[in-house]
Amino acid sequence: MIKREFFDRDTLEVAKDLLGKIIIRRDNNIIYKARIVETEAYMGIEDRACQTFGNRKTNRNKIMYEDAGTIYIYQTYGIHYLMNFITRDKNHPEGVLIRAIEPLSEIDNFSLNRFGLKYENLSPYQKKNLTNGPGKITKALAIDKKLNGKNLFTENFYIEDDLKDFQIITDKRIGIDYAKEAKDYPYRFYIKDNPYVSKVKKG
DNA sequence: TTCTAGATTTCCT
DNA sequence: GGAAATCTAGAAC
Repeated sequence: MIKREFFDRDTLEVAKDLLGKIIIRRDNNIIYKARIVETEAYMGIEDRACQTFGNRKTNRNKIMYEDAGTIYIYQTYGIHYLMNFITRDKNHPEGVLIRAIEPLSEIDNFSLNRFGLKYENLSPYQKKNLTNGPGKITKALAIDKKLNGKNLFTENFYIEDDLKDFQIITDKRIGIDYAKEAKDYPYRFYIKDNPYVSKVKKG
């Protein structure tokens, strides 16, 4: 199990170091294991794309002001849940958005949550889009706001070390065109050539 | 393979 | 009221 100290570091470092690691989640007697293949860093009070820009604190984002290793779940566009891991201390409301995962345990559990079908019955389009986006992974892992504010140090939800032998691609974040100067910050990281990454840089 | 509209909670950035 | 750290179905090409 990865310890709290791992998350109490520079948020960009945590975002990069989370790549390749494994999420272990237990829910309803199902064990999910999935490799983190894409992340984004949200750099707190100085990052216009971050919910805590300018030290804003609301009922929704208050979890970002918790300790390193807290799980922050929030809903966007009224329907999709997004999962973040909080980094650093209470004075630094920063975190890492998990954007894409690669299923490692029984893949039917993921596809049933997503589409209500076994993996073998998915269309090619559905297989390609199983867990390659932040709203999709929460659906696939059956994650909702019940996990908001929990931490990453229980038997039911924790992170394990794993692969390190891969190349990291750095790119701009996705879906934050409103964020003026912050929209082009190179705060997105993903594993090169992994098929589960949501959006690959051209060239 | 690309586009569009629509889903609908939380906060006004 | 309007937009958001998004995704889907259905249409068009």
